[in-house]
Amino acid sequence: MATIKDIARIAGVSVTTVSKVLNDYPDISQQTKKMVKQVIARENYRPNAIARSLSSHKSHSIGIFFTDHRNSGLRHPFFRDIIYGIEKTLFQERYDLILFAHHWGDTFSYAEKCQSRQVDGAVLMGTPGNDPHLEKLINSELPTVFIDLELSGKNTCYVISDNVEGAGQAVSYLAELGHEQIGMIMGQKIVKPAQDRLSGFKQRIKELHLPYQNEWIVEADFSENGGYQAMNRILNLSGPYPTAIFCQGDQIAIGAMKAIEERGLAIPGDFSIIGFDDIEISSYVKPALTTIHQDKILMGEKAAQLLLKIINTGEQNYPPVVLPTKLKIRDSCRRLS
Amino acid sequence: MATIKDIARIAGVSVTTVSKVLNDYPDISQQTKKMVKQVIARENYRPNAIARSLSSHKSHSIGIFFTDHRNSGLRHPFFRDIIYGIEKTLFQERYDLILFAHHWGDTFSYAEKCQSRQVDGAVLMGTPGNDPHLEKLINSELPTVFIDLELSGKNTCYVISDNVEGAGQAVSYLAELGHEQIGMIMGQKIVKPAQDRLSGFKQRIKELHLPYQNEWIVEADFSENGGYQAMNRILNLSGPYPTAIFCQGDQIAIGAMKAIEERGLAIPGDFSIIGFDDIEISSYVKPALTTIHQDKILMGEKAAQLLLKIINTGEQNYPPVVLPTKLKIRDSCRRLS
DNA sequence: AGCAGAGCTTAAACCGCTTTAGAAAAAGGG
DNA sequence: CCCTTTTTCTAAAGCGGTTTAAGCTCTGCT
Repeated sequence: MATIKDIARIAGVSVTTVSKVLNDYPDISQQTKKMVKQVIARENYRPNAIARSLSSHKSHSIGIFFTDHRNSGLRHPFFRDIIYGIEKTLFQERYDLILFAHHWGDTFSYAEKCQSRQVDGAVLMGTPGNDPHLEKLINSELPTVFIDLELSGKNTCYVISDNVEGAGQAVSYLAELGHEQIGMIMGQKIVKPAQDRLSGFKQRIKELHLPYQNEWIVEADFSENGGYQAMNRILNLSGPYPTAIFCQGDQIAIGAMKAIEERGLAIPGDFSIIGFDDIEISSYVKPALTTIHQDKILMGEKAAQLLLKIINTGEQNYPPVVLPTKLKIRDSCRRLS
Repeated sequence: MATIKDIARIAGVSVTTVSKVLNDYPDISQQTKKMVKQVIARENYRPNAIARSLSSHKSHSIGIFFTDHRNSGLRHPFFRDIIYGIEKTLFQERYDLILFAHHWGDTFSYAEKCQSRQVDGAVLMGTPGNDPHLEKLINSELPTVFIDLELSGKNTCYVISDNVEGAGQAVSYLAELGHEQIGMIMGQKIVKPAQDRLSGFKQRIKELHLPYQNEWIVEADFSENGGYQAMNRILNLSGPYPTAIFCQGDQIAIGAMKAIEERGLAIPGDFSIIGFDDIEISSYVKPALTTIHQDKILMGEKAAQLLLKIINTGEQNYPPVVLPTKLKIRDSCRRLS
């Protein structure tokens, strides 16, 4: 592999000159630039990115951390769309992505890993807000974008869906269909989106003067099994059933649907189910799941764009990006006559 | 951030000694090692990975390329499981993953990108066999593992599912159920798995002395839409229909099912459908899709293990890893009475 | 005592590039 | 034609590690 020295020698100029040609410095004549570029092309020379990073403290790469509670990482139906969006945007700018090996309880902090690989910025998702490593990262100068985590610091920003409004949309839709008794299955309360969807739900219920019953709200986690268990708890209730259930995630909804079917009950005949997220399988299940759509790819794109902006402008404060959600009507909710 | 110099100064030894402690050289006394390690811990020092790579020509990172024809990259239901398997295995060994920005027609070759970032090895998937950049990679010394691409070279190996046998399993199962007229919808003929599934199909048909009809085999691509179109072509056939269709991919199968339903026909009543891959949605569609299961996570794990072996042993020839497939019976095939 | 060899430590070169400070060459001004 | 500016180019010092070759200090042996 040719090095910058070889090019310099062949072109008959100094190493500095070649470097300046590579980085498009203004103090090299057009003539020299052209000549050196020809040599570079002829020799098929590629500058060594590692050496470049070492001296420039830039790597043209972005670090990605996706800590998932259930350790499903990349397989998470939600994350993969986000990463796709990030990848798409960053690849256009020729950034490479570094997927960091990160386990819960790791001794290396996010910041240290980023520093070590000299990444220009980082995206974190699925990170629980109580992660002790988070503080170090926020206090570092490293441009960082969080997804689904409302954390701000210097050179730091976040993108999130409008979970409050999304939950409201679900309630409003169900109310329009004539439902008054609406239950909810929640995700883990620790994570911000779960809290927001809860408050959006409560708020809209109140606004519409719908009855509110505490036992119709059950906590689960964001998984199929969680939804299944939770729905069974609702079905075991003695009092009157809610006629509709708002599930804080599609996986929850799918689990709930399974529980309902197992009891020989029908969807949407006996229960109307509405989910949140709009993951891929939601449109394949029968009945197809009505849900609140989050534009996950867009979230990834926005995160990447935001990160690039922070990296390139070095401004201090960026407003967080809050993306609208959208009701996606399919077949799992019925009009109450 | 502390550097190795700082540590050396504080510990009162030379930079060399610190470096040797870090890399566990045998010619440092236990006493010195212990002392230096204490300083390292106290100062919370982390060696700079970039500087390390530059001088050692190793980066403790693996490059990943996933070129997808349809540009869906990470979102591809197949790839994400594979990457998950890779990630899982490599993270245990503390390797970081570099997702390379790679577009079709890119001027940078795979080999150049790897060299540039000094990765210790690479995994390629979804790469078409006719990619002009492939040759350079094979001829380079870089340890590489291909997935679904039977390419061998120095320091190179591949992992693939037993597609021939898998297709055979599908045919045998349908035959057992009493089907004699079996059609097939293919993926793109260029890709190796499609060819293998075709030959496995033909072979088993012959072995079982089943009738073989050319027009029951239609080519599509590995997508839902491809399957949909192809199935419609079959449905438009004048002659007698096949009673069962082997789809070379689950996405194809799902598209085919859609076409069948649109005609008011039933699955498995009018057509038995069997897929290949066993992607996530296959168990959620109605009727749930019977399919040939590929262990995608295992493929990823095997690929990673293989790569680590190549990197660590430097042997020359490794036998390719061929993983068995497994029939996964669900509800889309019926017994012919 | 003299010397070889083992054990431990270090100086210095190097990896391939960026960047600063300054030199040389060209251009302009009087 | 000499002096100042401007333009263009370069030497050399990093960046933060690894590695080679050599040096120093002990032992142990004759």
